[in-house]
Amino acid sequence: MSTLFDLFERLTSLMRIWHREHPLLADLQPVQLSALEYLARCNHYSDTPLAVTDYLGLTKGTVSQSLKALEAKGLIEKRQDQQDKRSVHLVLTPAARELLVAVTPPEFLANAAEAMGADAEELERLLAELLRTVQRQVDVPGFGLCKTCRFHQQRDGGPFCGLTREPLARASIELICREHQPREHAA
Amino acid sequence: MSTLFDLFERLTSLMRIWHREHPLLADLQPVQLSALEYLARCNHYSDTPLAVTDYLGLTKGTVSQSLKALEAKGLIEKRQDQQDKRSVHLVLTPAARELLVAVTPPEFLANAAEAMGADAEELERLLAELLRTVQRQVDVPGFGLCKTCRFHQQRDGGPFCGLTREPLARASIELICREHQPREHAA
DNA sequence: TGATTTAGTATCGATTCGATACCGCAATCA
DNA sequence: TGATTGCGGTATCGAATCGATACTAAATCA
Repeated sequence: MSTLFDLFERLTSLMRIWHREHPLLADLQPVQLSALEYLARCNHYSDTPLAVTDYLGLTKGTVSQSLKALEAKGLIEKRQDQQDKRSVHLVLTPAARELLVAVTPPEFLANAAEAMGADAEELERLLAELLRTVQRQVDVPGFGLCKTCRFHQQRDGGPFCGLTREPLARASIELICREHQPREHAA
Repeated sequence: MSTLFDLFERLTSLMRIWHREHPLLADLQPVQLSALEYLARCNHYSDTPLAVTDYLGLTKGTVSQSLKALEAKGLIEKRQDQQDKRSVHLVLTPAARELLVAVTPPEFLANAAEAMGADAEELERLLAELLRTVQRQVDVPGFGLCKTCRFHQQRDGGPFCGLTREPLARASIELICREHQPREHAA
């Protein structure tokens, strides 16, 4: 049964058409938008070129080029890590955040989800479960939400990461983490 | 709520990783595989360079290049249309069909769907409904299955296309048609 | 200290992709 | 019939992606 795969293929084409026709995305490559989208939703452990590389499934050389292009367009800035001076943190500029707000999620998707009502929520739930299932079976980088992680804890009345042994900002538990590992008995 | 979009983004990355790591796909670009996948599932009205162009959402020049590459690799052949001598029909070689059988659907997807059981079927149903909803709202090329088309009819005990006024091979009603238009009261 | 690993960059060649121009055939109309 | 227009497809150019390789610099480890 190859239908699920075919549906994704078709959806990918629709995304490509949407991207091409969107006036605000004219001078932005699809991969560049994906990188921005990721950076807008990842935590402070996961905003480095290497994390983007693992997330997008490309090589670090390729990603380095795309990030350079984004920097030239004034959409991201690079900040050297103070602990590890080899490392770089990528931060979105206000222009990038405005762009993302204006552009995502794609209107055609939002409208269709609206029209589907409760079915859209069910679709979202099942799709998330598909991703979790894949991640449990295959060795792919985790990249899940902090609050759903095995290492996510409560300590002193606030969120705490059991891996890095650090307290976390309350807002950051909704963000994507590259170190994410699912709990054993996931729902 | 941008979650649905985010899920598709993540899934796209997983597809890219899968493609990169698959030994049989080493010398095949993602777009080239998409074109093969489409050509394997489209009917005889829809196997031309222009149809591939519309399906993938690219320009005809770009697609012409990719098709040239596929031809050079011995995966497709071009046959001039007898009625309209400007037009070309693309046919997969046996090598291409073997490749598709070996490669699609991706193992990681099939395994995850297997593990999800009935939920996978529900996901498939909802995803198909999402696509139908999008196509009803936005002006995108149809590309649906022949048998679900407004013009699909029965005549003299066999399938018949009400648009081209031609009888159809029984097997072809399961194929993708570029002229597809959904019925008014779709399920 | 010296060797190895890691984060990131630079460069090269192959490919994609869009834009433009072009060719050949088809269709329309005078 | 003949000319114009339009369509399917290709060729070519330049910008960008992408992978592979080589490289720098910082961290880690023996």
